[in-house]
Amino acid sequence: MSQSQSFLNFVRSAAGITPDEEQQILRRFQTVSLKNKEYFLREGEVCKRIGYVEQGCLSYYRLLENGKKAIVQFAFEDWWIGDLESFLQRKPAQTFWQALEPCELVCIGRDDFERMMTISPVFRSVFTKKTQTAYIKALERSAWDKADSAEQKYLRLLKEYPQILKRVPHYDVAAYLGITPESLSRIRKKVAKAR
Amino acid sequence: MSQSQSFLNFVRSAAGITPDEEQQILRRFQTVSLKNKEYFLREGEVCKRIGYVEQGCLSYYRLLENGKKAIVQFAFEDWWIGDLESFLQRKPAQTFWQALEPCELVCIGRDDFERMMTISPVFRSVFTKKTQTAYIKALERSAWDKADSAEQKYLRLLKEYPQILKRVPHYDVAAYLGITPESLSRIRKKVAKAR
DNA sequence: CGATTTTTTGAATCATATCAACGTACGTGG
DNA sequence: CCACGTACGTTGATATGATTCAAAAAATCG
Repeated sequence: MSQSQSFLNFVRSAAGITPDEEQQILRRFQTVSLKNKEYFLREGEVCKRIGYVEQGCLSYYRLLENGKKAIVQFAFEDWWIGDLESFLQRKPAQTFWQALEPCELVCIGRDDFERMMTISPVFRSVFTKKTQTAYIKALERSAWDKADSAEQKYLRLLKEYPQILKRVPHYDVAAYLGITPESLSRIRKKVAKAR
Repeated sequence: MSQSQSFLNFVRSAAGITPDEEQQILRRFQTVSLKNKEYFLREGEVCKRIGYVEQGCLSYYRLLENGKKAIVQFAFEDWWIGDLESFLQRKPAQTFWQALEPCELVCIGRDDFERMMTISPVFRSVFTKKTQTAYIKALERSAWDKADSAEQKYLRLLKEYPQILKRVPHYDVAAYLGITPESLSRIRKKVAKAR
């Protein structure tokens, strides 16, 4: 468990957790390593586990009918990854989760997950709350995506997640912003000049 | 309860619900009527209840810093409305829920809601699942919004929710698609001609 | 019916995409 | 550790699509 320090902190920070629940949880999670560019999940596979990011960075994306890649979000240290639809409903994913750096994850499989949801109120409550928060954030971003210009989206990204631009290839940042890499390059030039 | 037939069906359709739980639930929901253009929730208010749409249609939107209105979603019969962030965290909403037709809702307040989440596993499970599904759908839409052209977004709307175009003012449809009413009008003209 | 709101149209402008080419950085094998 | 080849990022010229502003037409409401 030496490589899982931050996961340990995460678990211990859960409100009202008992030592027994803590052990139950820790015992059911296993570390998984990914090389750069390796996939945690591919379209067509059933998502068999969800994971906590100890170290590294990943992208969550779809390949759409028009041939374009749309990056829905990135995940960094202390984020959770996995495709809920596929994981909970046991159906093939329509999405990819790909490592953008070498990654260290701590993962739990579906059976253990369902067991914990049943026996541990703390686990259930933490997971439910994570989902609620993620949903709320998704709706907020969706409003911004509809009404902001490309430059406003870039500036927001720069302000809220400056690390993304440092750790993620710019063509992926562009696929996240919904613009072309060329446009991103021009926007960056313009913004850099403006200061 | 004569005006709540579809809500009754909704409750009765919950898997494994007991007659007692059913009564507990029904007794805690009250009908609320809204006139056309009336607000169920305004920015700055705390969302004190969530509601099931018996009849009517509403929009869920934000007013952004750049002055634009971004419609996040519409709700029709058999949908749930409310601002989760505000409702669960008791903080002022950053959003509006506005009736686009005269509406009949069935609503539950926060105290009753929390009580039901505590005492009824069926209620908790239905609510949790609704949130998960809504989250999954939100992520899917977010990918489309990033990669589709305005025309593709319009065609998708036409295919998946044709009722929206019939029941919602086109300037609101435009605010949902993230384009101007003028652009929507031109796209409609083009698409109509193409068939 | 008249007043207001909503939708459409037109012309000019602006933002972003596209395609092609060039420069730069990077990691990989020799 | 260097050189090469591939990836990535930038730039330019042009095309496309969407916005803006103004005004007219159409629909809706009292």
